[in-house]
Amino acid sequence: MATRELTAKQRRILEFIRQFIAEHGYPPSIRQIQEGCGLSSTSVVDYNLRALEQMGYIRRDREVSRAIELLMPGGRRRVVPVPVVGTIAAGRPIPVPEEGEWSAPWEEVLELPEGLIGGKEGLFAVRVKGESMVDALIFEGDIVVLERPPEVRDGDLVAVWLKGEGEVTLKKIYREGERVRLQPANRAMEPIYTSADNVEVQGRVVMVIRRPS
Amino acid sequence: MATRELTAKQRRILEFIRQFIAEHGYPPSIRQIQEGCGLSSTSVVDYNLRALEQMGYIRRDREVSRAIELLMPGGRRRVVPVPVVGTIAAGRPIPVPEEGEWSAPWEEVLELPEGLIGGKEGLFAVRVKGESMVDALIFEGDIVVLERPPEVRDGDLVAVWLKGEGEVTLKKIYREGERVRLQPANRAMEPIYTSADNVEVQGRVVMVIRRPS
DNA sequence: ATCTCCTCCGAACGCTTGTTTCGCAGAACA
DNA sequence: TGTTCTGCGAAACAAGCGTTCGGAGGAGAT
Repeated sequence: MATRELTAKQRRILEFIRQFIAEHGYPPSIRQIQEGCGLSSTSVVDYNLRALEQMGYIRRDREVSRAIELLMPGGRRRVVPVPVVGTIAAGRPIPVPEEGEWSAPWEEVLELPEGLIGGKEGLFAVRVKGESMVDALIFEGDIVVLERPPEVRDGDLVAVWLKGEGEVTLKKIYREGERVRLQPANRAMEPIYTSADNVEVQGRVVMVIRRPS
Repeated sequence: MATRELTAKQRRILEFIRQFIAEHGYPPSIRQIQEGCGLSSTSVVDYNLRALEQMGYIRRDREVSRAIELLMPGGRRRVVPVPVVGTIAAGRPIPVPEEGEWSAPWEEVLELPEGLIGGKEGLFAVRVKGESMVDALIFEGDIVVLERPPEVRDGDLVAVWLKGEGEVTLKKIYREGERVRLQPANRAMEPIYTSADNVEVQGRVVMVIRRPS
């Protein structure tokens, strides 16, 4: 019985649960599944839910109402909220949010699957304004997801605030003794050299998201 | 009473609900909130939940157990499952999934917030293999999110399968009478002209996601 | 045919859960 | 001082809910 094909009834139940959660924000009760799928008894639902649980499609807590957790697409997944804290432009620093700061409930928030970002926490995102990041292959309108600098290693793509120039830019960073080499991701372009005190790493790039205009 | 500050107790309840959902996959009961927050009575929970509901932090369905839906970051959000169906390379077509096809439960799945993709459904994604998409400003390792061609308009960035050449590419499409102009997003590059029967539009690009190596 | 396993049905049991009621205490206010 | 409002506490109610049990029908094996 370990891993068998889903019956039509089981597929229907699964789809009903998925849709119910999407609509209500909480899982259905057994009797709601019964009615929603046109089944004749709650015991049929229970029977098939046990099968689904054993096959790994759902997770259930016994003796608890609505304790059904979908483990598949459309169900609940480990998703990390990523607040979009503002825009990034050449002429001003990134508005890095404070650690543990609660976003207001209506602030724009991305949610990204844990797997995509390696389970990192404390991420935030900015929209790119202007064409100042083209040398990092990042363009107007892109969304850049950053993490607070945990540890900056040579070769990391980071957002740096150049104090002297009053400018923020995305570059690969290499520390070379007293000075810092900022290398554009675009290999055709020349690196920038500056002193270590002049650079403030505001975040490490975790992801770039683009929507075509 | 309309919009006031959250009391410490309300903040605690909210945080408990958030954490409970993250842990269990379904909302807590009133009595679980009571115990989890060290409150003395269920009526206190009910009292504060009503306040939270009126302030717009949660949504409740009356007379239904565990019918609490978080409306803020960390809670449930409208998220669309996007299966990653394979890789896209120059030399072969994209494995476009059939409409309504259920992904296997262990297939890799992105989840993207509704707002980011305009509520589109039936999306799928592919990983980019090779450097064949550079003229669309898309690079090795990027993830391209596509929608099934609902209606292709001139200027759309689409994935096209060139039957004659046996090749897939990402270009902006313009129909010019009998022939089709495929324009690279990179303006410095030259367009391709071909006949309408030679192109098969496999998807429209909705989003590009990049993780720096 | 007999047995076993799978799937389903109907009903009942008992706990869980949201709701309600009544009451109390303190603060704000006139 | 009396009134009102807020926030809290204890208990009870009724409906919702997951579970369980006996049994039926069918398919396949022996």
